[in-house]
Amino acid sequence: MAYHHGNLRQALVQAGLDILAEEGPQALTLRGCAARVGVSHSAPKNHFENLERLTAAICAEGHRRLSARMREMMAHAEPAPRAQLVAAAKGYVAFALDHPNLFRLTFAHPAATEFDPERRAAGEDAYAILRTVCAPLAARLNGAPVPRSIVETMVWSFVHGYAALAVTDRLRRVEADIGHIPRIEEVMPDFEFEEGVSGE
Amino acid sequence: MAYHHGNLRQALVQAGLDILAEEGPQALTLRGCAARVGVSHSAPKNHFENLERLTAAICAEGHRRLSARMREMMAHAEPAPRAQLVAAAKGYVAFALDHPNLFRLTFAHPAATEFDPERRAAGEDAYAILRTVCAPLAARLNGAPVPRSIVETMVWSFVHGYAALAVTDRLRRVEADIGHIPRIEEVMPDFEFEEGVSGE
DNA sequence: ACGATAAATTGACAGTGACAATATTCGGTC
DNA sequence: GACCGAATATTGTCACTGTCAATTTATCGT
Repeated sequence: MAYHHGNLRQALVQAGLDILAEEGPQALTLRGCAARVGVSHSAPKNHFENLERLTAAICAEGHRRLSARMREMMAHAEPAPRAQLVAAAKGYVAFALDHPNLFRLTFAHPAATEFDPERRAAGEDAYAILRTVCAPLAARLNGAPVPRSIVETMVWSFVHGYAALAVTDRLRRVEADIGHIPRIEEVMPDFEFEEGVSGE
Repeated sequence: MAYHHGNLRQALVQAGLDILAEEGPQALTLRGCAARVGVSHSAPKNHFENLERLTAAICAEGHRRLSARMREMMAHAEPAPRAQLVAAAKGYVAFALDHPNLFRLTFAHPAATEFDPERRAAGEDAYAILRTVCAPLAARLNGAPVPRSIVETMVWSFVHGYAALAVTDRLRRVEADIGHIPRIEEVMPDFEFEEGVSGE
């Protein structure tokens, strides 16, 4: 292996993702990532100012993978508006359950978009998906017309809340009651689509 | 001050709450709590096996204060079912926004009820509030009858999701769009009450 | 070939969690 | 009131971590 790693930056991010998945967030350390890649404890310094920056890069990668998962689910679903909305929600939740530590880390801290263009871009991309699947929804709430962003917030709140509760093991009570952890479709309200066709 | 503190355990929890609020989660250390109380760096050992246990106690206290805030809001609201549901939701969100670090910490990690009776009790108590305010809701979803716990999950997901997004600064896009961060009542779906009276 | 620069290493230091050994205080018993 | 065990707090130590400074090695343009 060369003295110059070649792409140490990306390797460190991947090491961080692996450590996060295998050993948990408390094991996510600069030295641990460096050791896993096989470089000295101070090598990361050239690519990440500090641990917070490396963490931010890992969060950005997490966000990108979340978007990818949502798009993947949508691609395999029917094109009807309701099916696309449900598919996006299922992708969101599937990502969270498949990568619980990464999901929690990604949403643990404020987005901090200002000084982190990478994370900002990842967030914007994910929100674009939300906007797309919410577009066919009626821009109404409780009968009154509202801006689209209000409807988007309603949907995101619900989906994110479900994922956050599921991934922190807080749906056990329901599981005890009905025999299984409810899928998101089972608890999703009947969001109102335009033209009343509900995408069917 | 006596050699024996008297109630070091509670004092350490309070110190942790203060540090969390003033300096953030990264400053929440065993030694930091001990120093703030004015005892040696190893004194906490007699009351908390390790940092994780102290953190758990702080989370339990956070959960209790969350419940208290919800009850307080409900007490100042009208007794109609819808008003009570909205009041509970507003209490949940108000707590999150008033104590962002504590709220994030409380819901950051799995509930871990089994080996922590204190946290378990706090969680049960908070869920009892949710159950109470959800009781007047119709046990139906999209027309079909469902168990109460499904309805409770739907409501909790929404409220928790809104709070989690708001507290991690993720509602800025909506703010840019409509001029202010939407209150939870503005984005809350019209949950269906029994008898169609909507509590009015 | 060579020098500037980027990339990685070594060494050091303070802060932290955890543990062991020790000291101090408290509560009950004679 | 003296005494002893248990509870509580202290001191000292160790490995690990983030961060910084100084140094070494490799790369690239000229």
